[in-house]
Amino acid sequence: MIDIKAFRDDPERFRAGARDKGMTCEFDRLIALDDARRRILTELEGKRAEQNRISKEIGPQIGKAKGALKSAADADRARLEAELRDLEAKPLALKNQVAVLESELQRIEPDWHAVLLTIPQPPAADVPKGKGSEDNVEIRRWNPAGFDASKPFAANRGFTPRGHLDLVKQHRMVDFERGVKMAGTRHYALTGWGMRLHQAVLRMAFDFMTVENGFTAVGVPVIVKEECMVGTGFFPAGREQAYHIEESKRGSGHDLFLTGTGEVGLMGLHADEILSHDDLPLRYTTVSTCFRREAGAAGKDTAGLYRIHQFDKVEQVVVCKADDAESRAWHARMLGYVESLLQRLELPYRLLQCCSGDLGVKNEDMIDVECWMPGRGEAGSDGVPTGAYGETHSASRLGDFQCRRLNLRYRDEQGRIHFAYALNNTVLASPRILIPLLEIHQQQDGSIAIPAALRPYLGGAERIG
RNA sequence: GGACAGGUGGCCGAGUGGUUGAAGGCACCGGUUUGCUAAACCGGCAUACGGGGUAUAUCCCUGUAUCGCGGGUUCGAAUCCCGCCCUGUCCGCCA
Repeated sequence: MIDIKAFRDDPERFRAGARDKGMTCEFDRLIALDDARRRILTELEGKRAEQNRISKEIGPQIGKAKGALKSAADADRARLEAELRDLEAKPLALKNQVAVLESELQRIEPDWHAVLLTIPQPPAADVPKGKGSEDNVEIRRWNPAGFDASKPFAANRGFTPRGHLDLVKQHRMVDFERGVKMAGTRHYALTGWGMRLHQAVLRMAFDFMTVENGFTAVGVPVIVKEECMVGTGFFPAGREQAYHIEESKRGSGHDLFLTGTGEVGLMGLHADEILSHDDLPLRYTTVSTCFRREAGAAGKDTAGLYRIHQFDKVEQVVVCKADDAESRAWHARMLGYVESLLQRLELPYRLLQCCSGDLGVKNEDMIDVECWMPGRGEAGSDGVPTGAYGETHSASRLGDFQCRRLNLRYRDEQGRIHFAYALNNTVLASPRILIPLLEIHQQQDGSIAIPAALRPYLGGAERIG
């Protein structure tokens, strides 16, 4: 959520931000609602102040008058009743005025808040402007020894690569048919080496973050209340992407939603809290199952493990002080973790600076990591895919946007309260990461070489098949 | 799922219609005293939003709201009524 005061001071900054992100917002409506809200609030509070003052002054008199009335002789009743009416006239009139203003406010405030939630965080000043992913800017590439992703796979390894669908079938690692039978399209079952590899890479990533990098291991709910989805910034914009559990329809409790990332649980942990400055930075990592409806992705990546409704992900989240330099430093470190992990898995990758048009509502800066997937991309003249980079990680800087929504604050050394800055980044998502892992490490005979760093998590096995 | 009990500030806890944004205690911060520490004493100590001011300072003044959440009664609600949520205990069921 943006700061409404910052918006009042400089609405153009937010208009430009939304333009750069390619989003249209009801800015004029927000201004009108905000003006109306403040006008009513000022008036209402004035009336209430008067109400409070009068109530203190004549409240006790009313009490006394009522008492007198009770024990009064019939002869005095009419006079006492009139006195009481006089006393009550003013507060009664005020009460009615307050009620009118309150109902006006109640009409406006939900809209005001709803529109406010839709205003995106403006991109950071140094984020390149662009329309969409085609305008993202490559930052750097990395290749494992003996492999150059700029050349075809065959030129590197001396044989034609097979896609992960093929490899997975040969080694009976994934059962798509039965997955679909049970849960429908974009579902799957991991079997044998598939499940072992899946667990191995997740565990390796999790250990890497906790043991080597000092992140706090956390387990979080993956079914959460709506306010958790709104707080983390996934709602209202991403409502269609989340599975919705309509508990309220059963007449009990409230609706729940399946989270699409562990970020929701990790960030939700400290919602509505005021932390101490020495609690920061929070460095949390979790491994959680992620659920995505993939609404609007019909026809995209329908085959294989790339785009699926359920997967597991090791996620990293940092909550730091409201300091741009510190946030940027963490962003770099969090990307560094991913790079060393991918290097240990010996997977070619590249980093992309996402342009303004590719940013979501909540981030001011985002860097994607893409792994080279030999089986991806257009088929060449020989019918073999040329290979392509595919997104496996996404590292976001959120500024205070997310913590403002979550109401997650901290007290600084001087005792002043600020909304914290938040960052998040994938550590490793599987089974998507198995695509490059299998495709890059496939051997001519169809076996899969296991990178040395992963072997301890697979009972020391060096290859599959 | 059923039956009771309960939800007050960072924590404990008082408070059943008005002067209680909320006693008291603990914790915390500042000060005095003091070889040091401790103790004692004095003072401070919620958050949000609105309005105003100025040396425009994340500084001052002022108002409003908030005692789980929402609604109601009342001139006036932490206090009374209704609904919901949550917690505890017991019973039932169960990975």
